Amino acid sequence: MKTRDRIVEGARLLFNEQGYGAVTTAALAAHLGMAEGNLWYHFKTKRALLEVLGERFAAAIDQRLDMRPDADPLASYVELLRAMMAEFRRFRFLYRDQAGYGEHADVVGKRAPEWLQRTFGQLEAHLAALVDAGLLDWPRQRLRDLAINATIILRYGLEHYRELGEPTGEGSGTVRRTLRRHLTLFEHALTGDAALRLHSAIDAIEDAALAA
Amino acid sequence: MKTRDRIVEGARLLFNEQGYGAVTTAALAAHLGMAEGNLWYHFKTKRALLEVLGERFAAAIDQRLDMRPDADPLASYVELLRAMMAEFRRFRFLYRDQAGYGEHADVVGKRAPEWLQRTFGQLEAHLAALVDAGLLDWPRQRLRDLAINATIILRYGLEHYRELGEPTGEGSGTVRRTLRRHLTLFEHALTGDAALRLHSAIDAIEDAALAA
DNA sequence: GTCTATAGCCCGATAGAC
DNA sequence: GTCTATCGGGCTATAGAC
Repeated sequence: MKTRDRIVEGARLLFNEQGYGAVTTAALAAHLGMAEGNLWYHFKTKRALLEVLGERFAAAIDQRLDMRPDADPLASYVELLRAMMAEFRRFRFLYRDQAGYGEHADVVGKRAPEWLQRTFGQLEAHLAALVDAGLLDWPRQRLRDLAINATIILRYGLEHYRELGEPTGEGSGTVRRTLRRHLTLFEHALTGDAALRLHSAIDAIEDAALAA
Repeated sequence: MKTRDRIVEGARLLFNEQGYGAVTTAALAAHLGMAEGNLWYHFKTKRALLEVLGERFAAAIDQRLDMRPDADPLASYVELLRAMMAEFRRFRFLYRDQAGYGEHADVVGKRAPEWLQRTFGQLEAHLAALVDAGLLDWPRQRLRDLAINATIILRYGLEHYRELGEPTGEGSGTVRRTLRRHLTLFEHALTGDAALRLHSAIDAIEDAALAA
């Protein structure tokens, strides 16, 4: 792997673990086994590094936002859930430390409102597909509130378990527990068969697919 | 007001606005119209200031956790909601910046798991009181998941609207919108009368009661 | 491309006059 | 109790040898 990519990936891991502000360039260089000056050959400022990560984040989100419900709306909904949770974990610090960038906020902050709104719309479309398929009984005009609540539950799932003092790394099961619990939002309105299929599909998500 | 209290209160406001890490002692002193050195007469370290705020936070939470459902479970539930949202707003930075204290994390971090667990229990008790009163139709063994989801929706309500780029200050209506939307979690299982009463009780919460 | 060395800055914290 | 002045340290960033 090119040095530049090693730096970006190493920074992402360290930022996710310790927070953007808490990771000094010295610590990052030490973690990568290179001199601090070398960092500045590849990225002139710490902010430039953050911006590259922000671009990769944007690319991942745009790709995820393209996921539409297909012929099997239940399977495609589960696939969307998997992609969202992987995205939350992969770019965790960008979600979590948004308030802490200080003046750097615009990297993510400017586009976040649009991303969130489109995420609501995406979840709403997938839930609407379940309604259309006769698997979910939910009034159309209340779907948006359901989608927003689901987004919040999923989006803050990892941080919730962190606050509870539980490990949130790979294999900790927190993602799967978040996904299971989010079903409580609308399980009562699912057909019995759909509820069963959703539960087992969520349980079948591979740990590897949720890795950081 | 005593200088010491002025410092604590001014720090709370600035931390809430800009984040703990982003507020320098120089900025705090300037905000309070006093010299930086005077700050250190009252609090020898920035951390000591944080710890005092942490104690006030703990006191507020303990008081809120004592609120139990009474003869009118619906009114006491709304009262609990009001207290929780006021608490979230008043000590917002302590909730929001938890990941960013660095080594200071234990001020809140150590007790947060217990507080959260007790909050789940408290919400569950209030919801159970609604079930007992025949106002809510919800299976007893699923109440905990409902309480957890509600806690997450309420707890992260302000941050959610901040990410959406909306103002979250007093009078912005974000708290009330969060409270209204959280009803979506269980509104379908409320009696029509209970749903109506909850909606109007939430709408009747005074802005002043939600102030920072 | 990678290293060493160091400049420059801002921060939390201290000392001591008043 | 409040001020002015200043220190030491850690951080980002730069310069220049290899």
